[in-house]
Amino acid sequence: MTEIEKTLEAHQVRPTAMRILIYKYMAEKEVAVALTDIESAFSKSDRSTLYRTLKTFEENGIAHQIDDGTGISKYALCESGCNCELDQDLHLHFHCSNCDETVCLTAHKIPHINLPYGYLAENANLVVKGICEKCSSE
Amino acid sequence: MTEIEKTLEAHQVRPTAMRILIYKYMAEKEVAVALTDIESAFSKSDRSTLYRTLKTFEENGIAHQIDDGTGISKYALCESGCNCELDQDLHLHFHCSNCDETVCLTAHKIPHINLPYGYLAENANLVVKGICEKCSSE
DNA sequence: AGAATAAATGCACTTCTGTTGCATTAAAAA
DNA sequence: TTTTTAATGCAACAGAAGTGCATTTATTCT
Ligand SMILES: [Mn+2]
Ligand SMILES: [Mn+2]
Ligand SMILES: [Zn+2]
Ligand SMILES: [Zn+2]
Repeated sequence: MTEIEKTLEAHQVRPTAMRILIYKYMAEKEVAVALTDIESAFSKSDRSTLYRTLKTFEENGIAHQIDDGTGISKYALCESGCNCELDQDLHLHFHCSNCDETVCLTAHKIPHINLPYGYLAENANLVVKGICEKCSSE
Repeated sequence: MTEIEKTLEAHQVRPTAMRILIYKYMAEKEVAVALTDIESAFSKSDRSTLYRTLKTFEENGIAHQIDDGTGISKYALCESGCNCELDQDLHLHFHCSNCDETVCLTAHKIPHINLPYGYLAENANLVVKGICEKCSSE
């Protein structure tokens, strides 16, 4: 049993062929992926299957959804030990306006925000837009 | 000439009847509005007109678009003297998971974020989700 | 004012993303 | 092996965003 299979099973997700492939695909990419990316990469498979795979990953804490402001949902694998569901791994995301790629900056947590009286924070999303490392060094 | 007409003209936007009505509508609401909200409020007018009005407001610095993570674009009037276009009025937004309303917290600016070497920040979006003042006091 | 010009509006239609119902296939349990 | 459950594929639908073009309304020019 491979590492990936173990990871999936550890999150109560059956390690089907497709799921293993998608997990591998996401692990190899260093950027967040959209459904359309996966669609192009696995054109033989149906969009709904790929869609549901991402949702399954998300619901079981294998990946987290990223709203980078482009209007297109992206997904990235969670780091081992991350607790997205519990809103505890609130790292920020960076979206490059040049290459349109989005990355997790897992080392950069969202700072605590003081809210006006009466407001109760449960979650937060911080997206910084600009030029990514790759694009700025060209 | 009313205050609203003056404001519109100051931003090089012709004060048509529809635009004045929409501006008034947005000014009276204390929360960000979606296109669908305006559609319901002005059912006699066409969606594309309302859509283009919001875009015009946005392009001319009268209103700013808000991505609150719901997947539906919201808009709010800019405060006088705000410079959204220049990415200088980076206040945060609060989205209530109970009443689904989004508000500008214009007094709460987005804190400066240190990025890894090579990353160049141009803009930022911070949305805090939770329970709003109105909902928490019920 | 009246003609010419430009802008705003209304209508219809398209695209894109996300989402779901249901039949079929594959896997797991009994 | 039979029964049961889960995953996949197919075919739609929904909602939001966006656009081309004709028509109406407003502005400019003579
Ligand atoms: Mn992330
Ligand atoms: Mn705002
Ligand atoms: Zn880039
Ligand atoms: Zn609320």
